[in-house]
Amino acid sequence: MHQKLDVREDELDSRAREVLRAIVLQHVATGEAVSSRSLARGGRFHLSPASLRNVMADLEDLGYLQHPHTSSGRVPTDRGYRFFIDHLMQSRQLSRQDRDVIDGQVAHASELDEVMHLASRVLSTLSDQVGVVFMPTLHRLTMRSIDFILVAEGKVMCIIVGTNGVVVNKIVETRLGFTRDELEKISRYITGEYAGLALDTIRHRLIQLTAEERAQGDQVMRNALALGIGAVEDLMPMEHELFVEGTASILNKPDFADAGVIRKTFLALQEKEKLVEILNSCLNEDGLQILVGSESDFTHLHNFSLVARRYGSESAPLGMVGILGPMRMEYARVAPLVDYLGRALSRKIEEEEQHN
Amino acid sequence: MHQKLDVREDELDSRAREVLRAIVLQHVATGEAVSSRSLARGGRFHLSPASLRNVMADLEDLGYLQHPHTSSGRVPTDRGYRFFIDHLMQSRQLSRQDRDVIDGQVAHASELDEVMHLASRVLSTLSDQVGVVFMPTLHRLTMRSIDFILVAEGKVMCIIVGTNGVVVNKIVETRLGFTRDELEKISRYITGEYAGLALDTIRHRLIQLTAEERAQGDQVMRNALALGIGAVEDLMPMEHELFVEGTASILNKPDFADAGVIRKTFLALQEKEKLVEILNSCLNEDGLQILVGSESDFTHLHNFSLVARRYGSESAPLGMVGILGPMRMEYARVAPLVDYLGRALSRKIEEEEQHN
DNA sequence: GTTTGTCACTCGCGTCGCGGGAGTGCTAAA
DNA sequence: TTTAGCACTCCCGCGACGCGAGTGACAAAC
Repeated sequence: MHQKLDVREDELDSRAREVLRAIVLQHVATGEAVSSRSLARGGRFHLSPASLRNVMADLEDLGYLQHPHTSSGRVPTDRGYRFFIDHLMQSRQLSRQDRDVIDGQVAHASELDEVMHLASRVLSTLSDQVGVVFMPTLHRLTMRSIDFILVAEGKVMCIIVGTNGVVVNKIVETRLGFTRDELEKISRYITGEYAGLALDTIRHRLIQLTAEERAQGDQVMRNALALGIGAVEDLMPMEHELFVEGTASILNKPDFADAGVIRKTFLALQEKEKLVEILNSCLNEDGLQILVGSESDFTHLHNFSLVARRYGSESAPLGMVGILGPMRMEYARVAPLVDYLGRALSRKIEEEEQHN
Repeated sequence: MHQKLDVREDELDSRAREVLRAIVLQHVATGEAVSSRSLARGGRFHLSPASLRNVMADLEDLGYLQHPHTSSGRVPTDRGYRFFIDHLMQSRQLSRQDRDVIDGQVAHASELDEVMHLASRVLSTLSDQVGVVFMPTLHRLTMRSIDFILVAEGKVMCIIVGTNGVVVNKIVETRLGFTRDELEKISRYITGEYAGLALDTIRHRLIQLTAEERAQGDQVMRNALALGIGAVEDLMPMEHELFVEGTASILNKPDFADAGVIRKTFLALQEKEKLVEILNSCLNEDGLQILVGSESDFTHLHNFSLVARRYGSESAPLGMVGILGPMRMEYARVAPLVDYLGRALSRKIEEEEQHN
């Protein structure tokens, strides 16, 4: 589980706050440790390097800064970033251009796979970081309709539309030779009986029914039920789905100059279980969420932050979209991006819901 | 374009051949440059290091070996690998286990996306290299049937089945309010008229027909044609599709200890155009193809080889499957892997074709 | 009391030079 | 034709050195 660091705003006086903000901004911009001199040169403070050093020493004592070596400038700690995000950051407005890109992509998406692909790609390209999109299993998806179409001998395409407009489809193979008409009847039957229920409920009921039918020996009905169960099970994989896009973008960042770091990072990004766990645990909370460095106990993914937001309707969250990047990232730019995409997706889904 | 290096077998006498083989094998196994002493220690040759040095010097003069530094062992050149592959390699038999994995995965696949994903993943995991699967545009796919299904207001799922059993599907959005019955009629009509034709031919004909209908003013027909055109165009994207899987696997290889090399390699793997170009140019040739290092003019992808094979029916190749790895790879293991997968896919596709 | 100038101290980093070791090329002998 | 021996080359790891950037502390100035 993740645990936010708690930082009270009143722990720092206004000058210390300004210094911390300046240090974070500068460090994010340059990637270098920030020295008292370079801060003084910045001109924002009418103070000498020596004075700034005093303030910085205090910030270090309080755990907001650290220095890598005795004689190098200061770098924000996790706590430092957390304070910055909670109390100092001014989110920049998303540019018209970025909004257009997002709106355009969201408008296109209709199938679920497509949605996830597009969303992760958009996040990754617009932020030049790693985009992640998470979708929990579809167990709780409520069905609006189901359709079976014969596409070839032994192959039936199954299309399920959720009440939230989500469309998923898959081909199921079957040795029971259904005709087009039979399939149409089955579609109508299952849709009629089970529309509005969650997929795992439907699966449950179908299995129950099969047991009952077995006693009665109605072969046609049994086949129909078998097909329905197969389809629902195929479309409702046990694993959560996670899309990770744009991993290559981190290669250009100066933070990843070292081969060892690159290796660790890529391997960590590959094993998705941990990521899934974290995103899943964020699913309960509303609004934009930012997890900084150690807060998200990626033991492998060192110095990374996650900026994420839930999407889906208020009542039934569908998943999470987010950006994964080095702690040293431009939160002011990334945060509104994730937020806007999450909102756009949610809005679209809610429209679909009302629509029917 | 790629150009194979030509290496005549008779350019080397049998002893030189044996030495070259031993050097390639040892270098592939260890990753180190091969010295005359280590070869002599190997025991295969009853020769002193000095004698082997003479042979090696000859091989170097002929361009099969090179030395990185004045005082280090020898390493095969592109030419050396080419000779090895053409004349010295003994492909190892694929293990029962590997064959089972491949057969199992191939049996599962039915939708096109799924096939490509599975194939690239199988290649990557079994070889611990980068798996690539390439599919040219679907312009030349011949249609067996087309189906339109209403999934929600304004959303129509279109499913096209090729004569080779390939299934592709996509949701098209439309503002023309079709009913289920209308869609069924349209499906039957287009299938009836155009089954057996290639997608781009169908598109052409539909567009022609639209022009004619416009004169006559039959609104229903025009709508139907518009839907058909939209569907075919959506499913027949202009870009070639390329799946690249397992890029992370190269991180563990000692050849990629350096951060610069990693960066270049990943960036090169990301820009797929070049890869597409090369795979496309291989599409005309039959059987297993191996491109070594500079032969495949990846200018960015240094020291890489491609082992690839066409899949699809004899008459209509569907695409390429292959493995991308450092020149220094176990061709004897990788080659049969690619070959077997290619054959398995082709066999499956031919079965589907005969089936109908 | 806060701010500032100054100075000694620390540490990272790039460079240089120095063996040691591995490997070769060459030559002369078997 | 093979082999032993030897000089030569070059990589690589190691420690020393010096430079530069930055800090901490202290005392003077505001």
